[in-house]
Amino acid sequence: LVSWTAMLSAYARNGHLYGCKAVYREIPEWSLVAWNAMLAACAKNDDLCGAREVFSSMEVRSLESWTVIVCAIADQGHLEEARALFEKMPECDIVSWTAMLAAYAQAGNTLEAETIFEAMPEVDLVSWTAMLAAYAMNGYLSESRAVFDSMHERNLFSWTALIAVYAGKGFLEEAKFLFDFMPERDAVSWTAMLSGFAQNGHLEEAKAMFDAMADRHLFSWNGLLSAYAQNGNLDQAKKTFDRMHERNSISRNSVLTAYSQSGHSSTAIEIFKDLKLVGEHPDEIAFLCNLVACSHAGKLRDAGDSFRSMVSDFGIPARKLHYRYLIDLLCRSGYLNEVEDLLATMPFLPD
RNA sequence: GACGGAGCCUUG
Repeated sequence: LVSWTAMLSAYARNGHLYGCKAVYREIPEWSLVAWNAMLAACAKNDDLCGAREVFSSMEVRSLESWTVIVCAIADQGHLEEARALFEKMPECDIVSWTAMLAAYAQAGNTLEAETIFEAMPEVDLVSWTAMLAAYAMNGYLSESRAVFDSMHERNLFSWTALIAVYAGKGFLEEAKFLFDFMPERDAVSWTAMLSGFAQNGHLEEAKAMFDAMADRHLFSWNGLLSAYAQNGNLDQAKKTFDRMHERNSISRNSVLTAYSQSGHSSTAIEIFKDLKLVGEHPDEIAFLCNLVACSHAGKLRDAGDSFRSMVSDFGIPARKLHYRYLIDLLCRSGYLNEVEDLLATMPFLPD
């Protein structure tokens, strides 16, 4: 039973939902922990429906089960529903409180994150770091620093979060100082520093970070790739992409972004087509790049087709930016009636 | 011995 459950978790960690499903069919005996693992597997793969099914079919639930489902619901953007469920939990602990705090932070509601943090009966290193990250991801530099300074202990997560917010705000020297000063570094902190340099246009130093890394993960390669992509170095971006041993949607989107934003529209459109040919599912960002490219190239028909295909074939809801690029193109092409229709039917307020 | 919360990489 324990090894079956461990297999389930292992598949979940690697994002292999089909592996989970296989175990699901063959597992001889179910336990609460096994159900929780299944639940976590769905959540990790953004399968909210599956998670809901598992959760409601469970006859016994633990704190873990509740926390996973609350996180899964919040992750899919249903913050209010997550909160409602959170309120209904038979009991809460430091983990579920922290999860809720992080959910609000993710949604940009720093105030509510603060409220939760202050209301928590007890906090630990993870909750402190979550609060630090809440400030960091919403651009509150001095508040991040204040949290960091008042922490009794710190770990890689807290150091890296602080470095990232300094670098993101353009305080590169501070960031580098912290990076050099932190007691230990891992692949994530190295990559954070790399992108810090990249965000501020320091390509050489970004590359130097990459070269100096002890171990390079997929996300480190992605960091280097996007460093080139963001700075318009298409050749190096392409070279890096080709040199990668493993790629994911972030790698592909980075290349796509590089071409579409630099005005190489036809190349971007080609890449997007290849994406679909190879069977890689384009996500909302890939579609956005394609829209940008079509818009730039004046390909009204293709832009419209792409927009519709995204929604109906791929089930990806159109976001504000998708509308914006399509509308921009329609305006420039003189289709003002179509623009009126779009504005009237889109699920956003026009801005 | 197996399950839940925090940092990094693509669009904003």
